[in-house]
Amino acid sequence: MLSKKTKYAFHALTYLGKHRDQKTVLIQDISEEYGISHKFLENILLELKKAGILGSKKGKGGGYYLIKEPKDVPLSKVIRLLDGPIALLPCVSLNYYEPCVECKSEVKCGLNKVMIQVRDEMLNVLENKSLADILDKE
Amino acid sequence: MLSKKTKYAFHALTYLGKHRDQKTVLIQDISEEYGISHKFLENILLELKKAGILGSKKGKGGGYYLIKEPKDVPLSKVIRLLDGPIALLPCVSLNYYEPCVECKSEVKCGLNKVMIQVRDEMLNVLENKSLADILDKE
DNA sequence: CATTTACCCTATAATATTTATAGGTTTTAT
DNA sequence: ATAAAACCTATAAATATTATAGGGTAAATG
Repeated sequence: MLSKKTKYAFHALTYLGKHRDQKTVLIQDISEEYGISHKFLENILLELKKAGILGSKKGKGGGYYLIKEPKDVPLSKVIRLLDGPIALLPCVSLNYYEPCVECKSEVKCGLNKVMIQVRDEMLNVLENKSLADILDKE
Repeated sequence: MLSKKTKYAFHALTYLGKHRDQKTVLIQDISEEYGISHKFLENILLELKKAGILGSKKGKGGGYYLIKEPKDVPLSKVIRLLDGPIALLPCVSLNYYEPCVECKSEVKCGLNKVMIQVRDEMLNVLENKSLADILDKE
């Protein structure tokens, strides 16, 4: 399951995507819409900004806005950013690889091989679905 | 990512699958093979037994054994048993459904709809790959 | 140029979950 | 009887997630 952080990130991105006509959106608007703590959401939006998905403007009249096209924000990017690895095991993660301590030989490990296949099929879905797909269905 | 519990369950099932020629396998044999705490593994094997995947024999000469054919142990079954939902959001889980508290209308939620698609594609993989696939690659 | 607004940043507290341990009970073979 | 090995439940320890706090910095406005 996704963490709340990631789920909230998707909510926020959806809201920002739906309000692309306006220059900026307040944290507060989003936090009220979904009943998310303002401060918790703030941290999430900051991470999305650092990742280059959102832009922001300080001061009066400021707020956040989408910097990317919704189609250029794949689900995989958001999940990796807030939740970490998509792979089911550390030993098959592309972005967060770590060997399994209990594993004598990755090459001989059937679990490793199967999980590589699972990872690739999951990635195929998560890299090809994007914020645009969410917005299309709202 | 899968919990260690689930990963260890797969290791144990793999070991048991590889030793189907012998009547029973000791917890200790498995725990030594993978460096898993005996007691921790014990709990896992018990759960697999209660789920009807393993059988056991008490007392001297006892131990665990696979009760199902490896092809009849889909990855999804093991994951659900030890880790819980496969779906990425509670509101799209088939076996552990819960509404999202922040959601006013599931029917109008684009995130919900996309995550249903993601779930179905993930299930398609995890229900069709089984212990047999792991054993084949060992 | 002072004030207000609103994002920026880091640290820490609270809570929940996962991982691991402990210690006894029951069953079975010899 | 004795030893071996699974069974069962509770709880402790460690880790991760969720949430809060409080000040810092930049921009707009009058």
